[in-house]
Amino acid sequence: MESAWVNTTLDLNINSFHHTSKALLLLLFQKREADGKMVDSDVKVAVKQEAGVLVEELARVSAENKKLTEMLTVLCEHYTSLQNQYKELVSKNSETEAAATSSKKRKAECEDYSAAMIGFTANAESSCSDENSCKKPKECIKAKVSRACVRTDPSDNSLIVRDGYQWRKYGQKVTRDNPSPRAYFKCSFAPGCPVKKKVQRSAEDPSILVATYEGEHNHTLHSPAPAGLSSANNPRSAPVSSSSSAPATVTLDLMKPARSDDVTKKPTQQVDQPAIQQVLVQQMAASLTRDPNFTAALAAAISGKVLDHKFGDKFRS
DNA sequence: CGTCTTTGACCCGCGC
DNA sequence: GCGCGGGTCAAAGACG
Repeated sequence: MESAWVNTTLDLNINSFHHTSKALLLLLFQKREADGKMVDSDVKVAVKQEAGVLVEELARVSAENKKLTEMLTVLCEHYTSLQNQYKELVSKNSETEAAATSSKKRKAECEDYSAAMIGFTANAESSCSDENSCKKPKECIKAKVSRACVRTDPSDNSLIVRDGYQWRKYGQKVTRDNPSPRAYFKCSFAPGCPVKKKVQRSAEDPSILVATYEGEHNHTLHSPAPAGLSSANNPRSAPVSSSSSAPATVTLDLMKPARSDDVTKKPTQQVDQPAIQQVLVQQMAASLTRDPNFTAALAAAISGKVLDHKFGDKFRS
């Protein structure tokens, strides 16, 4: 998640549209006047008044757009500031957890974890060049490790963390240091995907599920986004910093009511999707305002409505 | 009937 | 060498 935040200003180019439509309306008046048909001075004045109202409306909308743009700018600044704070917290967490894990019993686990901590790439060359020190090839592969803390309903016993991928549960074990069982999952989204996930309730806070991801997905996430992360038994779940080389810990609050298009629970992707949407909106707006056919059609619709309204009034009277 | 989950058995590394 | 504990396997059952 880079700080290269896309420009979120929604410049709908209303000012240029404003001038274009005004010019088109004047052209229309001139044309009708030149035709000398159905245009008398009263109609002309009335149409010009209506045009003035429209111009005022456009000015108002333009001002509103300016305000919204300013609000978005402020929001982006806040976002950048929060992002920096988050990065600092993550780096601090990595340091403290590295210190904590140094006292763990399992040496292999410790090595694996610390290797991931300092950002080793998961390959045999970098972490195990000596064949004698590695009895099994698969132990030489230091998988990238990341962790995610997910807040769920404590009464919900399912150890399911939905993150967009499809997982197959292959084991469950009660560990010594935690009364709640630990569930083991493999990624079943792609046949050869090596990613594994362990999910266990936090011993301190049973409402928090701690998901530990190992390895990197060898496929893209092309599943539909989880419809509601807090709802029931959907095995799909979102990638939670799985691409990170450091075991960044992320807390997701699944207790909040899920929105129908809820993709915001994905800490690594939640900011990307609105960004993409905003880029799309920008592109669509730009392409529309650049399109002469669109502006002509809009001007015709506006002028048509104005003329219909005035002529209609005149014909009725 | 195919897929997924459950769960007991088994394997392996580590500490004593 | 033995026991312990974490991780994995695979048969059986559940489910759609």
